[in-house]
Amino acid sequence: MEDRPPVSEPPRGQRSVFVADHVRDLIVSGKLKPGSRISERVLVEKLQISRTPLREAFKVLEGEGLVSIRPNAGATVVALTLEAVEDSLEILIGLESIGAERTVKRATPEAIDEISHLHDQMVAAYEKRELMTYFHLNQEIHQKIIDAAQNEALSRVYAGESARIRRFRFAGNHDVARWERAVLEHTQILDALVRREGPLLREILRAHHLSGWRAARLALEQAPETDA
Amino acid sequence: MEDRPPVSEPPRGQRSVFVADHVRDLIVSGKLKPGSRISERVLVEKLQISRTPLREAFKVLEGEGLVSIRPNAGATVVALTLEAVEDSLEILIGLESIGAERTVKRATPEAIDEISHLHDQMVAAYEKRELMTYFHLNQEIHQKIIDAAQNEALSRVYAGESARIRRFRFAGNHDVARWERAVLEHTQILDALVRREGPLLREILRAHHLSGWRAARLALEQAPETDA
DNA sequence: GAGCGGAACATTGCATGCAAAACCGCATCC
DNA sequence: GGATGCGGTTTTGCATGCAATGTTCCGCTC
Repeated sequence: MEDRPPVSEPPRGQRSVFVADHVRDLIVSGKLKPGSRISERVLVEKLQISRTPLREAFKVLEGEGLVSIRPNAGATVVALTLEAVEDSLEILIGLESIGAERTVKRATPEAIDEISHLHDQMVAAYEKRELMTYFHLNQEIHQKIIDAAQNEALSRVYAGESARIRRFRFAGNHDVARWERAVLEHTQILDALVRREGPLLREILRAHHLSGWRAARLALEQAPETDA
Repeated sequence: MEDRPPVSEPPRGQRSVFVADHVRDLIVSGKLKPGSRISERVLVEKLQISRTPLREAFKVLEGEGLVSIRPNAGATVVALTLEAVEDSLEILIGLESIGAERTVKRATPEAIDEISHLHDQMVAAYEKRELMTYFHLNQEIHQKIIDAAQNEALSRVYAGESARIRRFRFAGNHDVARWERAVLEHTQILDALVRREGPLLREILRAHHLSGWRAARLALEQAPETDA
C-alpha cells in the first residue's frame, strides 16, 4: 500500500504515443512557446516516464513538423510564421478540394450519417457556448469529410498538416460574430455533402477556411504569439 | 591498431537518421519485402548500432508511412496495394497542381536555371542509358519544381509522399518506348516552366504522371511484388 | 574593462540491462 | 485427432548508466 497510481500511468506498449500526444497538446495549446527549448528532464519528471519513450515521441513530433531536433542541442518547438501557416493552409485547402470531389462520389451513407451526427453535436456545443468542445468537433468533422473519400494517403497527410497549424486556427474562434458565421457555413457544408454536390462542397469549404483564417490572422496580428 | 573502421560508422548525433536512411533504402529498393517483419536484432548486428537509434528510426519511418509498428509485435514493412499507390499518386498530382501554379509565379531565375541544368543532365543520362542516374535526376527535378513554389509545407509533404511510392513508380521506367516518351514529356515540362505557363505546366505534369503510372502499373501487374 | 580560455556543470546520444509480453513447441486432455 | 494449457525461448518496451557534447561562468590576460 505504498504504490501510488493517482494519475493513470500510460500502458506499456504505447508510452511514446502517450507522450507524443501530451507534448503535442502542450504545443497546440500554446503552453510550450514557439522557439523554446523542450527540456527532456522536465518532461520526464512531469510525465513520470523515462527518456527513451520521450525521445521516441520527439522523433514523431519532428516528423509532424511540430518540433525541431538539433543533434546534441535538444528539441525546440518549431516557430511558425504567419506565412508558414498560410502555406500549410493552402495545402489543406488543396487537399480538401481533392477530398471533396472524391467524398461525394465515394462516401458511404453511414459516413455521411456520422458526419451529420457530429454536426448536430457541434451545433449543440455552439449553442451552449462550449468553445473547446465545438473546436474539437469542428476538427473531427473536417477530418471525417476527408476520411469519407476513402483515400488513406489523403487522410494521413491531411491529419498531419491539420495538427500542425491547429493552434493558429483556434485563434479565430474567439470572435462571437465569426463563430456564428462559421456554424452557418458548416450547415451549408453538410447540406452540400448530403446532396453530394462536389464542386459546391469544394467551394464552400475553400471559402470557409479562408474566412476562418482571416479571422484567426486578425486575432494573431493583434496578439502575436508567433515569434521566430 | 585493433579498432576496425572499414565501414564508416555513423557519426554520433544522427545515428537514427543514418539508420532511417538505410532502412528506407532497403524498403524502397525492395530488399525488405512488403508485409515482412523487420527484426531489430538482425538490423542491429548488420548496422553495428544499438537498439535505441534503431527504434527511433522506426518511429520516423512509421511517420513516413513506410513501416507499421504494432505494440509488442515489432515493425513490419507496410504492404501497399496498387490502389493505395494510386491514392498516393492522386495526392502527388494534386500537390503538383498546386505547386505548378505557384512555381510559375514565384520561382527565382536561379531555381529555373538549376532545374534546366538538371534536365540537361537527365537527358544526358537517358542518352547514355543510365537508368539509375536518370531516375534519381528525374525525382530531383520534380522535387525542385515543387521547391521553387517556395511553400515549405508543400515541399515537405510532397517529399514524403514521393518517397513512399518511389519504388513502385520505378517499375515504369524499364520500357524503352515509355522512357523515350517520358524524356519528351520532360522537355515539354521544362518549356512550360521556362515560359511560366502555369495551367499548361499543371496539365503536362498531370498527364506525365498518369502515363508514367500506366506503364508502371502494367509492369507491376505482370510481375506483382505487392502482396498483402 | 572587454575578450578569451578553460574547468565545472548540465544535457544529450547511445548502449545495455531487466522485466513484461508474445511466440513456439510439446504434452495433455477431451 | 484436434484443441488447449503450460514451460521455455525469443522479442519487445522501457529504465538507466556512461561517455561525448554543449553550456555557463569565472579568472586570466591584454
